[in-house]
Amino acid sequence: MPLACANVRTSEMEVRLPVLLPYRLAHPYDYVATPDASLCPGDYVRVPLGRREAIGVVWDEGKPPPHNAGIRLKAIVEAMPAPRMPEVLRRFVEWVAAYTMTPMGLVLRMTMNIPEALVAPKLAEGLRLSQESLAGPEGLSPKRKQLVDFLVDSGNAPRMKAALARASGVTPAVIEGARKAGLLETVALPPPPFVQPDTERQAPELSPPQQSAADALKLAITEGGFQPSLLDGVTGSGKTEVYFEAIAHALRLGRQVLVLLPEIALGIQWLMRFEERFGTRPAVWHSELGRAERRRNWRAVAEGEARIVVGARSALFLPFPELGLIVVDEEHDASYKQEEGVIYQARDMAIVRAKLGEFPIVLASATPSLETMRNAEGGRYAHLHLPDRHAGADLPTVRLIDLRKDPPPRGRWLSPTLRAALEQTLKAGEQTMLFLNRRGYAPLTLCRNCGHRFRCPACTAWLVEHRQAGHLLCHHCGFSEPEPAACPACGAEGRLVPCGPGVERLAEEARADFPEARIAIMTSDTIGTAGAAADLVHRMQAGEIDLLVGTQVMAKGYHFPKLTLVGVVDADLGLAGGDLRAGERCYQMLHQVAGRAGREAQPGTAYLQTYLPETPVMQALAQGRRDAFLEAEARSREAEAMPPFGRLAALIVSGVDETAVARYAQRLRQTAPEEKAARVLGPAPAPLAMLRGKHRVRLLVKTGPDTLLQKTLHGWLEASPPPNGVKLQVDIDPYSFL
DNA sequence: AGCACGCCGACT
DNA sequence: GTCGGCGTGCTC
Repeated sequence: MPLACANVRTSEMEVRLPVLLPYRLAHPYDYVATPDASLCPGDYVRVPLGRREAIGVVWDEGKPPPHNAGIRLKAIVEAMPAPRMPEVLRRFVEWVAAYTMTPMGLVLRMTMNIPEALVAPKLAEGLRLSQESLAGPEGLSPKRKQLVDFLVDSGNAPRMKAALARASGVTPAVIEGARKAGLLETVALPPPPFVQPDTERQAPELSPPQQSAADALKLAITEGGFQPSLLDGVTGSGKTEVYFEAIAHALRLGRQVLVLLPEIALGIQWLMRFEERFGTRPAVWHSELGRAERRRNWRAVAEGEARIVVGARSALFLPFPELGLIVVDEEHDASYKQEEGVIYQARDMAIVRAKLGEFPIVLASATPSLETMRNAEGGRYAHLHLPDRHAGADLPTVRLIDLRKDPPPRGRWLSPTLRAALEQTLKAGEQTMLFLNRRGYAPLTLCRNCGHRFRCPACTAWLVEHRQAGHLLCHHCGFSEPEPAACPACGAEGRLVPCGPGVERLAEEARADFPEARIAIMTSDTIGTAGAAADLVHRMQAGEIDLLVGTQVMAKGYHFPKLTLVGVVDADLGLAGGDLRAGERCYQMLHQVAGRAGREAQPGTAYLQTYLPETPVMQALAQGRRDAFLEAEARSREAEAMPPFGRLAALIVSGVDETAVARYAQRLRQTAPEEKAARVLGPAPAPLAMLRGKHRVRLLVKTGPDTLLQKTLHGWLEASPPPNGVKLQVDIDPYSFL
């Protein structure tokens, strides 16, 4: 039951309370509270909505009921038995809604989309001996006797039926029979408590730079208050150990801690490291979590039982009552940008969350984003360097292979140099990784007879041949059709040819060249389940794989001691397309991939196959000059007043009717406010001009760094709403320009 | 999110 | 002539 609070007079008068509901609503709705209900801001309440009921949150303090009875207000039905939503989280919801220009209710939904968590948790049923049978009943069947003896010996602790069956060695049917016969009674079983992390367990030996970074973070935590830090160190420099010490310190001081990771796929190894340090696993939070665990973890966070949570970006919206530290690992990672529904940058919002909560935040990366780097250099973030690679391992040597001078044979993808290096590595009994960011066998299939190309019926995209699965697949909408034998356009048989490489085709080439080598493919297709991913990682670590061919999923945080050679088949892939951050992302990705090589005693080498060896990105990678590259990037962005030197918003207009979409986009362009600091670019067809059957057009709004971008947009878009059948999406600080 | 209202195809 | 498809709109 919620406690009474001062803001609401609970006797005499009725009060009007604003309640925010988790739907597409910009503002809370007003309800009246029954006089004896003591409701406070943050309470979850059930309210009537239309002709049904909904659960929302009391958003602010009560006001007197309206005198001008314009609308008759409905009454709050009841308060939900859940801890109230912390004030900071409510302010955070408002902030995110205003910043991303999303209706507040939709942001609220991200914090409470597990309705089961709001009702009283249903307790599991445990079974134990009933009072009368404790005395030791006579004349039991052998199986029942076995069961009774077991329970007596184990102190009659209640257990769930299946667990009791396993432990006592009788079948569930025997237990059921004993229960019906009155030998057993049912009791509510409280959920097993979270094992709390042991902060004093096995603190590692830190190198002097690690120690001073850890000390700086601990000091910030002790002092409290908003203090962002960039933990900047190459792969293998021991960033994780450093922030683990910060976490331990925050936990000791009784604060809750949140660690954000880009994708939970990298969780297996991370969780094991955490367990080694703290003796238990943290609560996890990500989109694939099952219902039960979701409910349990949400509640454990809300009740303060879960002290540490590791999660994907959505964990930022959990109702922590005592959050006192956030760590954003791999802060540069583009997957922090949520691109659907509520569009937000989790790393940026984490900064806001820390600011509102007045506590420190740690951004960790080997390749910090330009934005973060600039904040660190400008003194807004503390900049903590970890210069040395840990445990004596050297950074891999990065070599560029100029594909113009050293091309692979026709129809093949490995240049002679890379092929020779691969051969040598195999001979030495060491492991190799070939990186190609293209799933499937070939990205395009065409008919040699008539020139027909297989394209997705709903998107502007080719269908990708997946030979192992035997179908053609659209990577954007999931459309798939069986691999055809004949050309659907001209009917010619056996004239279909794959164009370009995918990982499957690359593996095929390697198999042909090195039939003895043990080769595995690692993509989101082959590690669909956590078990499959763990299995592949395990086989790689056990040395059961000589060559791993894969996409970017393989670049994430794995540690393979015997890996000494990394080959990047198409280093230029990320540079195509006019994306603002293409160069930066390409650098980050390739740096991370190259960093997989030689993490222990043996030195590693990374080969990058490129047609553009003279570009700043490739030169920076070859020479290991990260900061010079970022500096050059910063200068070019500054020249164009692009972020972080200016602000950007994308307006995406989409709809089935192409002309209606184009017409509305034109209208937006024409009604654009004439502000000196704001410029509107476009409309241009979005790079995926058609996606899932909808046409898409994009406008870019560019303003100076100090303008109120949202305010400008708000007035403008309010005055020009989209017509029926056309959708307008606003993306503040767009990443993908797709 | 639900659950209305509201305009165009196959049924008694 | 009705039943019903789900597209847009409203819920204090």
